[in-house]
Amino acid sequence: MLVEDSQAARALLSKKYAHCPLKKRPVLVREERPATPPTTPPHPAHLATRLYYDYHCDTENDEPENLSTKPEDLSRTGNYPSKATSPVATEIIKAEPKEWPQQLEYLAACRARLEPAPTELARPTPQYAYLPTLYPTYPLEELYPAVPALSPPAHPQLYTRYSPASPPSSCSPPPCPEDLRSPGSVSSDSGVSVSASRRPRYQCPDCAKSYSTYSGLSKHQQYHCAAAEGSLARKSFSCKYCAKVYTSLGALKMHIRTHTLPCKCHLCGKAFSRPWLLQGHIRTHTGEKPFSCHHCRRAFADRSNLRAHLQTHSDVKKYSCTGCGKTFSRMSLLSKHLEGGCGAPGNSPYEYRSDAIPTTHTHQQLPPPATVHAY
DNA sequence: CTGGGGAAGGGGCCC
DNA sequence: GGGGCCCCTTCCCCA
Repeated sequence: MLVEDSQAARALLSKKYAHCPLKKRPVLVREERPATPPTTPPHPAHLATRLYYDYHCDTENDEPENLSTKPEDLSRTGNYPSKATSPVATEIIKAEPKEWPQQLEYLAACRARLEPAPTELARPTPQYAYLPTLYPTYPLEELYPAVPALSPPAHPQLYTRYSPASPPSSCSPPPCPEDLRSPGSVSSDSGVSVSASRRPRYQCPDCAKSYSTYSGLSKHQQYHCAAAEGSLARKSFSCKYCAKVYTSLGALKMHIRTHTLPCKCHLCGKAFSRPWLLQGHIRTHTGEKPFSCHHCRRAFADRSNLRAHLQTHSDVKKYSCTGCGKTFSRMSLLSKHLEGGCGAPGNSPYEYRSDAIPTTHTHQQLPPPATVHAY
């Protein structure tokens, strides 16, 4: 359960985050402090390793602890992780008095015991150069089946305008080595895997939307189908924290996680609704960056961020202004461009350039409806 | 001001 | 049904 800490904090949030969507606002919860904070902060490598193996979703205690977006300055707050549940973490903590070089060696030994030898070590980024690079990175050939040239597209004239009324099936670019999807997840234009597209489809009787799996249909009916939600025949489950209503208990349980945030980071206390969100967050502490750009060798912790970065290597960006023809790597940049007053006429609906270096080939990745969002 | 990186949230799909 | 993973999107921050 969320526990709002103080009126002052609420006032701060309402002021500083008033413009911010709900999902981006920090959640105010009661802070847990260890009884006796350590006199010296643990070495970052310690914390990284401890977290890497010791994080878990706290299903026993729903209350998240903290809520800052940035890693907390532990030396200031003294709010260090108070428990270490894995043997390795315990050993590491015991090893604290060692000299740092010895500790790093010790960390390496611990990790080597726990995980198979990585095929390739990720390159540490400068700010985390002190961390042992013991995590495996994704083989380049897996991310980039064939190293592409960055030459301009063969058919730059093949622009496709996206309109909400006609979903841009033609927008899907041809297969490209820049595709960052994992092997086996090849998708057709419809966003359904190629192999799956040959299988029978499962159609929602309420809204006629079809899915490749029964599981997909089931979840659609649980979470998203407005038609189903409108059905009086269905039992409804309402959230006790907000006004949302779901058609199944499972859906409600999933939703409630967004309130209870059971997955807590043991370093900074930030809480998340899903374990993989926590995993991604922990990378911000460990410096793990398994996704590297094969153009500049820059590494990223998040695949999507690498995908966005790849756009910067492209001469022809994905989003273009219909008025002046300037292209942008991100929709937000195009939006700013339009807001800034591109004088050219007809610049309201922007174009999606199918000739730009693609990121994925699914229609979901295409830009939103023609009306550009105003932030 | 612009462009880019970091971080995070939600939906869809597969196992 | 739940977990895990992937993808897309959005926002903040900084050079």
